[in-house]
Amino acid sequence: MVKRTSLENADCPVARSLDAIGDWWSLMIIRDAFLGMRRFGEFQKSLGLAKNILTTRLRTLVGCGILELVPASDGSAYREYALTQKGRDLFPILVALRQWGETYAFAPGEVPNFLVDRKSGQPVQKLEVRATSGRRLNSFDTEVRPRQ
Amino acid sequence: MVKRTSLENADCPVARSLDAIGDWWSLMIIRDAFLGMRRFGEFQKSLGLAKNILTTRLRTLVGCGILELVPASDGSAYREYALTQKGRDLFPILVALRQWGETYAFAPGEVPNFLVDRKSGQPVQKLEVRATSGRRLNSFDTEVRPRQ
DNA sequence: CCGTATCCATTCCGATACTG
DNA sequence: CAGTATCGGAATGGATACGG
Repeated sequence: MVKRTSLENADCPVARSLDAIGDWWSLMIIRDAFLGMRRFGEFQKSLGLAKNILTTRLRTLVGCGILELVPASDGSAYREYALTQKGRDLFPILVALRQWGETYAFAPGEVPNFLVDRKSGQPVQKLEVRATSGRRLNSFDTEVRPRQ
Repeated sequence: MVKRTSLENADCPVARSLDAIGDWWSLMIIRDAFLGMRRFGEFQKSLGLAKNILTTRLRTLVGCGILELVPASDGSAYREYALTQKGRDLFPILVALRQWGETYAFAPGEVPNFLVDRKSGQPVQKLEVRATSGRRLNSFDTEVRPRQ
């Protein structure tokens, strides 16, 4: 999205993901979308960013297929921004960001808000990277293969 | 890090994480750190960014405890940037970004590079959000509790 | 090799005013 | 309500030159 040294064609999926969503406001908009927000005004009030900036970010997210414009659910003449499947599949990224933040970005006294399973009311499990065998992996256990 | 409408004190862990690492270069540096890079010149050559920008990003990452300066492993007079435990715990975030990118950011013909388990050579499992019971959860199955 | 110091162009962001 | 238009200041990014 942002004009930078071009790595959009890198064969690293991390670089490509970041090219699509790797800026602060985009991720925050997506976070709010996962919280159920769909209207321009909702995002604007929640995030407190300038409307012109919000406009460009929403346009970009729609343009790359993460959000889509749909008729307003309340029957009004307006439209709403809804997560597509591609957008909903960002869920693990948001959860991973959330869990790291819970662990490292809060002082002992502070309490973060919490993501819970609606059914049980329990917090979700900590995300873990696993081998096909189920064995837990940390970064040292893995490596990147050029492109098979 | 970046000067923006201040949400660093939000009680949302996602916002706080993004405040620390929510920009393109920082995540790319961290990606390279997971690939084993430790030297200023390595990052600079890999990412192709201006040295002054790299300097500020590295300083920030050291400042927030994700990287730390350690004596050079080759015995030279220089120092290297190593991931701390706090930094290594970003691993699931990088894996989540990678897996989303693999799925959505490559055209049918293109092949991304691949993260594999060193031991088996097999790709790592797809990250999944699960309840304490082990049940798979998507975003609709979850909600955010204000701060219990 | 590992930065620091400048300079300049571009972009980002916030604020405000305006429109259908 | 949901944007668009414009403006100015700040930060970012690239390039280059310089120093320990």
